[in-house]
Amino acid sequence: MATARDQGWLDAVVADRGRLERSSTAQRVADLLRAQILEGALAPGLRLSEEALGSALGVSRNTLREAFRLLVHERLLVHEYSRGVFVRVLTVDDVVDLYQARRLVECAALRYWRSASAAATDAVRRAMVEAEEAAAADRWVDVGTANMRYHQAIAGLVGSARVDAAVAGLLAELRLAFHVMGDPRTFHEPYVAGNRAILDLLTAGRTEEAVGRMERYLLDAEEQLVAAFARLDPSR
Amino acid sequence: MATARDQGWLDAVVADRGRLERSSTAQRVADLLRAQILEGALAPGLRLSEEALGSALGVSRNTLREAFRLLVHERLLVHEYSRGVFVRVLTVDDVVDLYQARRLVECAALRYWRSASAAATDAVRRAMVEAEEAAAADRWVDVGTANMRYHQAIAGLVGSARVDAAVAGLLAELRLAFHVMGDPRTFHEPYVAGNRAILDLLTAGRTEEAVGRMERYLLDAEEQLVAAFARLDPSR
DNA sequence: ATTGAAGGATTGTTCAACGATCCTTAGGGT
DNA sequence: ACCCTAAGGATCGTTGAACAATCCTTCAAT
Repeated sequence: MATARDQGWLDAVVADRGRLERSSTAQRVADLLRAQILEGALAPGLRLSEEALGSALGVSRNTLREAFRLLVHERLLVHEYSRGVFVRVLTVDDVVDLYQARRLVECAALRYWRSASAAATDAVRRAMVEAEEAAAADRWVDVGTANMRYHQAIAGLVGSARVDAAVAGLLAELRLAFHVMGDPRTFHEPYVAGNRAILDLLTAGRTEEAVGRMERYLLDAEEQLVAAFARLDPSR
Repeated sequence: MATARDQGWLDAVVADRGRLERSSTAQRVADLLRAQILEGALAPGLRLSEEALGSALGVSRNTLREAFRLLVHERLLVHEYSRGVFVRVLTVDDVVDLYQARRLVECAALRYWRSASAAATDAVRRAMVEAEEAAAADRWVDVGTANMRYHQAIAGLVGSARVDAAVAGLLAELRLAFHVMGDPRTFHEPYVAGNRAILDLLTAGRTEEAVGRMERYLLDAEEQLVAAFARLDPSR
């Protein structure tokens, strides 16, 4: 028979409800394309033909267009009326704008450190450790993803799902730009130490210093990317 | 013949290029529905039948579904698999999350006052004046929209298109909640003076005080909304 | 009151079609 | 050689229809 302890079973089931939600065909197609784009398999500027992709993936044009909408909204694709969709080509202006937004959000997020939950602060620490371990093992691609997770965790300090989603979008978009950097090591290595420096300042209660460090951190990264863009193609 | 003064005509034309871009049928349908939702003509929770709406608007189901997708991404509609789309019903948690995000962005944006362009700071002042004039004329709905523009202009200080877009989304979503407030005057009136107070502090160079004022401003508004929600329906 | 099954209504997905738009190419004029 | 124009092909935008899958309602049975 029912007892007070039994009350919890429902919550336990509901906790994983996210997995239950059916994913539509369009959603799966979008997931596939997103992965391809983010790992650079689809070169920026490439036009994605509806008919070609539709028949290649075995989905109808309508469904494919639905997947396109998802990715256009994530800014990974751009849609030009009557011309089709293209893999996004980031310009220098985009990089500047993205870092402007990142500085705003991430620097402000640091000020939430003290009021953040233990889970949120732990996530920051874990991502940092992960990056350090990957660096020690020369796995520089993993360093890059751990770095992403670090910054995502910083945003998580705020405790707002919408802020999390916005930052996830910014970081995803930036991955389009990371492809122009040749060696992942030279790009990611300098920031592993920065991650720890910021975290140390935070735990020491020197929040404003951490903010300053984060700002310089992001300014450096921006400059590095802008320089790479200028070297690659001065026109854009 | 051409003179130096004529050089500007091209820029003037290009400035309005936004209007030139053809809009798809789905885009126009989405614009129409968005306006209806934001002004409260479509009540939250209402289900939008594909067939009924499609024939009413004279567009096919496929096109209508594309319009739905746009609005789902803007969080004005929610989509439930095999059940259809519904006008978003905000919960108290949504309101809390939205204000958490607003505090992060808008408070941080104030610190960009000194480095902002003249156009950006002017926009803030103009929106404030507009709200004051509307209040003086007892046009409280206009006060509300001017208030929106004020906060949008605050975000504009950052000078990032992505930040602008994010804040526009937050404010649009919030308008879903504003409808639960009965009298627009009691909700908007207190903030007209707050707008000026913040601007005065900014122009006086007392940035951190302005940030504190903005934070209290937003906390007050959140509390007011949360109270209204609790009064309306304690369950959500 | 809860469960189960039948039926109708709505959505999910695909397909085919046609007009509209874009890009390319060829041709004519200067 | 260069520019403008026109024709053609390719692709997109939108529609309508069709069928399967899913949901909601109703009603009977336990």
